[in-house]
Amino acid sequence: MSLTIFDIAKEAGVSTTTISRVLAGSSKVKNSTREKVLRVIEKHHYEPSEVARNLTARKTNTIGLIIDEISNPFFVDIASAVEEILQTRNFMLMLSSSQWKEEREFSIVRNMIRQRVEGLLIAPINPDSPAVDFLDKRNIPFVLLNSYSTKFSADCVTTDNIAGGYLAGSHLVKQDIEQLLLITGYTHQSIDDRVEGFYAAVSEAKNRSLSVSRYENINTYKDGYSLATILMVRNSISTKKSGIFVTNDNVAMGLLDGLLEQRVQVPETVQLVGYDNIDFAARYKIPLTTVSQSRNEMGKIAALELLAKIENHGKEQRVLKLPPKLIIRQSTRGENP
Amino acid sequence: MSLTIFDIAKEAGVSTTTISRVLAGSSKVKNSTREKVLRVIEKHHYEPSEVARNLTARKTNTIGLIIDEISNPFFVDIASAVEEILQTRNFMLMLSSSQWKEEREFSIVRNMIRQRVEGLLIAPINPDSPAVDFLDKRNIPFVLLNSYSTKFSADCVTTDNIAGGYLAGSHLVKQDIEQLLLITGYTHQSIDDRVEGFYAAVSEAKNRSLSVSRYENINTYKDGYSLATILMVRNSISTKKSGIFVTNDNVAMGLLDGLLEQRVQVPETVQLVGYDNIDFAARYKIPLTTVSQSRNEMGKIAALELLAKIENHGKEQRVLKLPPKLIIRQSTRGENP
DNA sequence: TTGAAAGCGATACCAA
DNA sequence: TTGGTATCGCTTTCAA
Repeated sequence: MSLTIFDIAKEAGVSTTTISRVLAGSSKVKNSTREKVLRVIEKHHYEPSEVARNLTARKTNTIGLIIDEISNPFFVDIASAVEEILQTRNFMLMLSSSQWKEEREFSIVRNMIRQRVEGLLIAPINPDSPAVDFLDKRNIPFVLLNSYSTKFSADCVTTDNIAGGYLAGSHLVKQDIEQLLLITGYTHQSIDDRVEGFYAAVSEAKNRSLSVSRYENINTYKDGYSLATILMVRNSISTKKSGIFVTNDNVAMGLLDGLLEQRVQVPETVQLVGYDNIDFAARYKIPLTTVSQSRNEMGKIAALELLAKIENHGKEQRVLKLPPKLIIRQSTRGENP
Repeated sequence: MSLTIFDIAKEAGVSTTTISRVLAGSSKVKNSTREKVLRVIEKHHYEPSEVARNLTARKTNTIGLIIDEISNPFFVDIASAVEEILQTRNFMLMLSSSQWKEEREFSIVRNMIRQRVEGLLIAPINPDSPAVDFLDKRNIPFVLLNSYSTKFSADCVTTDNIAGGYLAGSHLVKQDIEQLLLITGYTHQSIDDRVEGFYAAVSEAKNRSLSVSRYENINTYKDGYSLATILMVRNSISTKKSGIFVTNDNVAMGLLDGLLEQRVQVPETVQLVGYDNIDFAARYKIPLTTVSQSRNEMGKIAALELLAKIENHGKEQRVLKLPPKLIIRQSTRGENP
C-alpha cells in the first residue's frame, strides 16, 4: 500500500512529529530539516492519509448531499452551486440518490453519518420521512432542500411554492377562458403547495366562477403527451377556451406537443403554464409560460447555511422560502408585467 | 461528540471486542449478550465510525468521480449510472468538478488520494494532463471517461468519436449539397476525433469535391445563434445548399434557431447534424439529426470496470470505445437506415 | 528545534 | 463465548 508518515520519517532520519510539522507548514522547523523532509516526500509522491487525520481531528471536512435522482434537472443546478461553494471552503462532497425510496433514503443517511460527514444537505422525499426524523434525533447539522418541516425545527431552503402556484393561477384566471385544468404528478410537499396556491388564486377571482378539473399522477413527458386526447374528449379543450396549469415543465411540454399534434390552438384556445423554467422552456416550439425558481441560488444559500451551522454550532433555525417568478411567454396571452 | 464503541461497551458491561462482533453480525456471541448490546446501541442511536474502521481495514469503500462541470448534461447520465452501480456494491461516491482548469483538476485528484478513495473515475480535461500523469505514477485504480490516453496505459471508456464524426460526415456528403461547414467548440480530444472522422468521410466521397469551411471556438447556444448571420454573409448559406456538422447539440440548436430567425430553409437549403443526442434534440422545433452516444452505458461500464480493478488488482488494461449511432431526423433529408 | 508517547475509534489476533 | 492488547496513520501534548 501507500507509504505512511512513518516511512517518510525513517528515510528522512527524523521523527514523525517533524514530518507532521512540515506537512502543517509549521514555522518551528529548521529550514534544512524542512527541505530534507520535502525532498523525501516528493521523491515518493507521499500524500498523508486524511482517514487517519480525520480520526485524530474528529472532523472530516466532508458534507453529504442526498437528492431523489441525479437526472432530475432540479438537482443539477443545486449540486453545481453546492459544489462550487464547497470547493472554496475545502470541503468534499459525498453524493447519493434516494430514487424516491424512503428506505433507501434512510439507509443513505445512516451511511453518511457513519462516514462522519459534518453536515447533510437533503432534498427529502417527504419532510417527515424517517430519514429526517433520524437526523433530527442526532446532533448533525442538516438543511432541507425543496421542503420544509412542520414537525421538526429543521433549517430549510426552498421556493415559496404556494406563492408560485398562486402566480400561475392568478395569471390564468385573468385570461379569456371558460375553464381551468390542473395537472399534477408525484405527490410531494412542493407540489401540494403549488396546488394550494393555485386554488387560492382561483377562489380569489370572485368576479367569475371557473370550474377546475384536476388530473393527478401525470408524471412524465409521455404522460403529458397522452393526456391531450383525453382532455379533448373529457373537457372539450379543442373548442372550449381553457387555462391549464401543469406543475412541472417537462410534463407541460409533453402536453403541449400532444395538443399541437391534435391541432389545438395554443395559446388561442388553450393557454398553458408550467413550473420550473427549465432551460428549454424558453426555446420550445411554443415558448412556455412558467414559474421560475432560482435553483442556483437555493443551492448556494443552502450550502452556506450548512457550513455556518457546522462552524457555529449554536445557530438558530432558519426557514428560507425564496420568491418564485412568473415568466410569461407565448403559451399564454398575458403581457409580461 | 457522538458515542464511541467504548461508551457502548461500558454501558453494556462487555468489551469493545464484543460490540465489534455484534456489529459485524458474528455468530460467536451469546444471544442474551447480543440483545443486551443491541438495546444499548439502539437506545443511543449509536453508529460506528467508518473513519476508524477505514483506518484499520485500510480501505474506504469510496470512489471519486471527477468531471468538468456538473451542469454538463453529459455528466448527468454518467453520474447517474455510476451511482446506481455503486449503491449495489455498497460504495460511496465523492464528486468534484474541475471547471476546465487543470490545476483544479490536479488538486482534486490529490485531495481524493488523500481521502484514500479506492479508485477514480475521471473525465480528464486532457488525457495527458498532470492529473492523469499523477494517477499513472501512483498505484490507484482509475478509469478515464470520454478520453483515452496514448501516453499511459490507462483504462478508458469512451465513445468512438472518430466513427461518430465519420457517421455525420458520410451522411452529409450523400445529400444534395454544394458545400460543407464544420463548427467546433472547445478543444478536447473527443472533439478532435469527431473532426478527424468527419474529414475522413469527406475525403472518401471521391465522386464529388466539396469544400469544407471550418469555424472554431463556437461554444455556446448563443455563439451558435450569432453564427447564423455570419454564415449567411461569408458562406451564402441562404441560397447555397449546405451541409453543416456541429460537434455539439446545444450549439447546433443555437445555430438552428439563428437560421430559422433568418428564414433559412432547414432542411431544404441547409442540413444540420449535431452530436450527443441530448434529450431535447428529438423534440426540438425541427428535430435534430445527431450522433448519439450511450452515456448511461458508458457510466455503467466504467463503474463496473473500476470496481473490478479495485477488487482484482492484476487486471489488464482495457480500452473501450463504444460505437456511436446516427439518428436521422428532420434537420437533414436522409432516410433513417 | 526536535522527539517520545498518548490518543483518536475501530478491528484482529491470541488467550482464557 | 469473551476479553486484553496491539495496530491502523496521523496529531498533539509535554519534555528535552
